[in-house]
Amino acid sequence: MYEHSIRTVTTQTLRRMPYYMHQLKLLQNENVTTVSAPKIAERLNLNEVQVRKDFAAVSSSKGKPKTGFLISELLYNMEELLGYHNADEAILIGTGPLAQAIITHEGIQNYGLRIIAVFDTVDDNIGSEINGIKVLASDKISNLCRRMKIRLGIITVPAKQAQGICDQLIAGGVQAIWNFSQVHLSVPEHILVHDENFAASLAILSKHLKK
Amino acid sequence: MYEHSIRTVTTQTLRRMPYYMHQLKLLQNENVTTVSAPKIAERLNLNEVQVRKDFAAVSSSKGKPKTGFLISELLYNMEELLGYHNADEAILIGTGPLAQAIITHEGIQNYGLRIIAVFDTVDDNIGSEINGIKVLASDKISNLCRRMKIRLGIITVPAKQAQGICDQLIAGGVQAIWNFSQVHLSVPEHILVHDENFAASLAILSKHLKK
DNA sequence: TAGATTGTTAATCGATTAACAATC
DNA sequence: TAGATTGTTAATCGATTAACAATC
Repeated sequence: MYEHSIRTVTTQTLRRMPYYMHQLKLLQNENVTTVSAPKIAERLNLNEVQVRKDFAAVSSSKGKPKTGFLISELLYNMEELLGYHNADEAILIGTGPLAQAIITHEGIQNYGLRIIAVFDTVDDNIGSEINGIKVLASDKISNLCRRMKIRLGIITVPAKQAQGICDQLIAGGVQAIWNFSQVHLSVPEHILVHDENFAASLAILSKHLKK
Repeated sequence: MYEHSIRTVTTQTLRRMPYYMHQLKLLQNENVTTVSAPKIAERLNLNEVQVRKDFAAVSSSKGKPKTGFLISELLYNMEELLGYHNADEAILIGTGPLAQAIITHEGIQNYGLRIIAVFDTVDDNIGSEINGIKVLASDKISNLCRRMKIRLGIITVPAKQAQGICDQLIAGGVQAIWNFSQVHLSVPEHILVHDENFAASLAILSKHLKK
């Protein structure tokens, strides 16, 4: 079993990956062992060529004409690709309801993420616990990131504080930021910011309703 | 002041809208009255032509060479476009931490959304209150949607229940679904599903970290 | 063999970016 | 006037989809 694929895994492919995994697991639970791209495409309302290309991009071995792909192998390859087998460590900033929701989210641990520290800017919250994790003062962010080699920061603070927190994360050597604040963050070239912007989502939804 | 623009507002344009609005408000707070596309582009790390086209798509009057656009007008046009002036009514299904975070989210009311009812599938939660809203049994969903002419449903229930809830929303005549469950929802052509998939987001982030 | 499915090359589509003339 | 900025047309880019030969 060697590398054969030169197809690149694009962001769009990555985005579809969890949906594939869910379908594969459902089939696995029915004791099915192989599956074809068209079958998965139909279940997910996707184009079959797209699914085939996605599978080709992640699978460690080729699919068999007439049979398809080995489910267990595909699943393993996807989990490996997404790092489910070796969790990323992250810190979370903010202690509001959204922070609570993220920490307690059933999925997140399974998705290869471990939140190892929580910070807040509000004095009153510092020292309290959230899901068993002690809340630290935000001025310790860059220090802890550096010391623990943290590479992912999750921002849930209000708009006004977001860029400041972001800067501290960058100073701490963080490589990627999951941004739940509703504002644009300015970062150096090589840093990835992934925005989770409810206002943007609502913009799309409410435009659809205006017809 | 009449319609002049034939430029269509794409999904991507809509997605950027809240970021523009935030910048415009910041400038307005500094008593600035006009702004150019390149200025906003620089602040948001976007291409200036893209911003200019976006502005042209939403603005009710043309920009002036050398001056740019009137901030107050642009803001009004954007708010109008996104329906901030006449709120959509929505129902929310689920009472977990994520549901709590959505209901209490500072922004959401301002973004032209009013959550008028909350449902849950878990018997123990029914009748309790969440943020002052009484939690109803999920078998009443389609009825209430129809009666109140609800057009947006927000799904925060676990994966297994998501499609069932979705079907009830559709049966109730809902036109759009904001899907926080981690699974694909099958819906008729004309219904819009907007996925908020944490697993997909993490897939993108953790891939970036693997380099 | 026939037919489902694969992998790949080419065509299409949509969005972004570049180029440039018009204008205040 | 000169220069910043607009609006628009054309070029580029990336992703999706169509077409089709290869294969089990």
